[in-house]
Amino acid sequence: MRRAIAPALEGRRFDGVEIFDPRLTRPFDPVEVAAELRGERVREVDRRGKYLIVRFDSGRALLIHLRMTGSLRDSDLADDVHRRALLTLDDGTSVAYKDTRRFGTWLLLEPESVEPYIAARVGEEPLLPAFTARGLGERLRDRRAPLKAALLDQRTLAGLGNIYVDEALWYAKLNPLREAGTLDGDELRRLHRAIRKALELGLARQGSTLSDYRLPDGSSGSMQREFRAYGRTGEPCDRCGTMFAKTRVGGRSTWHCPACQPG
DNA sequence: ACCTCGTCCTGGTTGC
DNA sequence: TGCAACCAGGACGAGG
Repeated sequence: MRRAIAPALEGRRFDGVEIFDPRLTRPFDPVEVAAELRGERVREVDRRGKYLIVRFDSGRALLIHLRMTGSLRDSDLADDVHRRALLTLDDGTSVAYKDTRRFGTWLLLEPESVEPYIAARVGEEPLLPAFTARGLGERLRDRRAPLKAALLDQRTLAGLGNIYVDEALWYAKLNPLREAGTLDGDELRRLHRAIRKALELGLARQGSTLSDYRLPDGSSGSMQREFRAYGRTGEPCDRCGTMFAKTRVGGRSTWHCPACQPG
């Protein structure tokens, strides 16, 4: 999403900002936030974990979290009942924000608040060179929660959600219920590789479109065609042919191969 | 401090 | 066919 929407936003000034859903900026008044955003010029569109960071020349930043069904579009999306906000840019183009379930959030932060806000919520970026198996082990050390729950915690690592955790655990041959703090060196190295593999493949396929996710031009991602574990109820494991088990871990639907990913 | 669970929403699917 | 129950990519706050 960041890669796809950045060209439409970078260098552009927000001439018009309309926020149609007051939930979007809660607890702040959408009219006031819109007024503050007007006139800001985008320096760059950045990302940390699942937060899009629209950085302005002023040093302020708009943090956009898409949650389950949010998407930024490179058109005005006129007549779409789920359009929650509309930006009009200084080159005459529009960027619309659509979000069926209205879980997504827009938060405008002053320059000094941006990094502290992110740092309190989002851990290390797993695709950066600094991410190591050893560092992963340190983040998981002493944690007694199920491995899957620890990986879904965004402070452990940035960006893993329900799909990519199940995918990564399948690649790593690790059970989602494994106590997070008990992995040995070999298991940590497998998990480290697996997390990168799952995320890199998801990026290459431009995400997973289960129903709502769309790229800015309205097209779908294709990662859902290459799921190895997520959602594969009643299907055999690609490695060993064993039927997948569906369980609930950390309150989320979870799929794993009982043979390849033993407890 | 850590962990689990309910909640915030809308709409599609499933089961009776 | 009709309708209620259940389910969905996430994160946060309350409570244990």
